[in-house]
Amino acid sequence: MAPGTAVRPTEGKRAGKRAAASISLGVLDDRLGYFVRRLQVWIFQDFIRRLSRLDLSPAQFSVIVVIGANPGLSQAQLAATLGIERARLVRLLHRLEQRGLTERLRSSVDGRRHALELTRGGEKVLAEATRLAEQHENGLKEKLGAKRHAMLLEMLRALA
Amino acid sequence: MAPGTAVRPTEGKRAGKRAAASISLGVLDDRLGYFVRRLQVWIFQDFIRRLSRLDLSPAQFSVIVVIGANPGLSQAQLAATLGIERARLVRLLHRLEQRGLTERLRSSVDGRRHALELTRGGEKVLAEATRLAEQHENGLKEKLGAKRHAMLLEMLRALA
DNA sequence: TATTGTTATACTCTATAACTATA
DNA sequence: TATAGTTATAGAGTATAACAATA
Repeated sequence: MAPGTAVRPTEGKRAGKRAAASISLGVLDDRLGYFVRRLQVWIFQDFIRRLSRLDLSPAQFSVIVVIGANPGLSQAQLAATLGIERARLVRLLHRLEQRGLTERLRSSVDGRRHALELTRGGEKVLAEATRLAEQHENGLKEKLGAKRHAMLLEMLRALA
Repeated sequence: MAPGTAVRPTEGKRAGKRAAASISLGVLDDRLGYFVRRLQVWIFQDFIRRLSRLDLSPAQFSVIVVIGANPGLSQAQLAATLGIERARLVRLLHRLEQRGLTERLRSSVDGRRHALELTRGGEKVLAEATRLAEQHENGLKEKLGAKRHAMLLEMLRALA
């Protein structure tokens, strides 16, 4: 399931001297971080593949989702919500603005802030991306089993 | 728990025009990938902090763990086991070799392969790193609760 | 003084492609 | 021809620091 896992090293067709049955993970086998990382990489790769038509990364998707759900919020608020650096958000917004999906309006209350909005085009892309992301999520449910998927989501949401 | 989550945006001390109670995650709130990513980032940050004395990244740790558990394995085997690119492994091993933790020996069976080994110093660092990683894992258990930690580990291991 | 958005820097990670030497 | 290790490149992500405008 995790990337590369299915592809076991060939081990030499003639069974090398060592004849290692299979590579051991050592103590990694008891490390939650290792498996969380593997699952995260797998999920992101699947997500990127599913949304390739829209050319939207998971990070870009999360940005337009949160702007769509909270129109007018500031960059600092958005960055804090997603847990990314303000500096990184600047470049993400540059790209999204170049593509005509988002816009930064002057805040009427605070001259330092930008009020973030989706354009009409941004809303359309968000709608389509949400549809594709739902297919991705359904694929996950099939792969993990609906019960495990729900348990995982509930457990992880409680931690955030 | 996830990075930045604890730090809610200030929202303006005088409660801005919008008076947004709290920022909504929109559909992200039902996305497993979003929460898996947040947890993974949090775990890695904690891991890096705990092992800062040894200056070992999660990736470097995983490399010396697997070499230690499978001495003599090849780079292709190691890369496939960890799900990373062979090209990236080359640079990881350069760094570890510079620090005197690992070595690449000629394989006696196949002139193309390197047999990877830990040096004496590498074994010492691995032992100490494993000790610190165990503290990191115990911290996780406290934070998630031992029961949830065990369930998560079991579920994720089954997927890998 | 503190905050918002911005620029700049450096390092890591990811994804490729191409090269060499061995098989 | 195929594989193992290597080099090179480009694009993201991460972590900082510093700056101008505004509060």
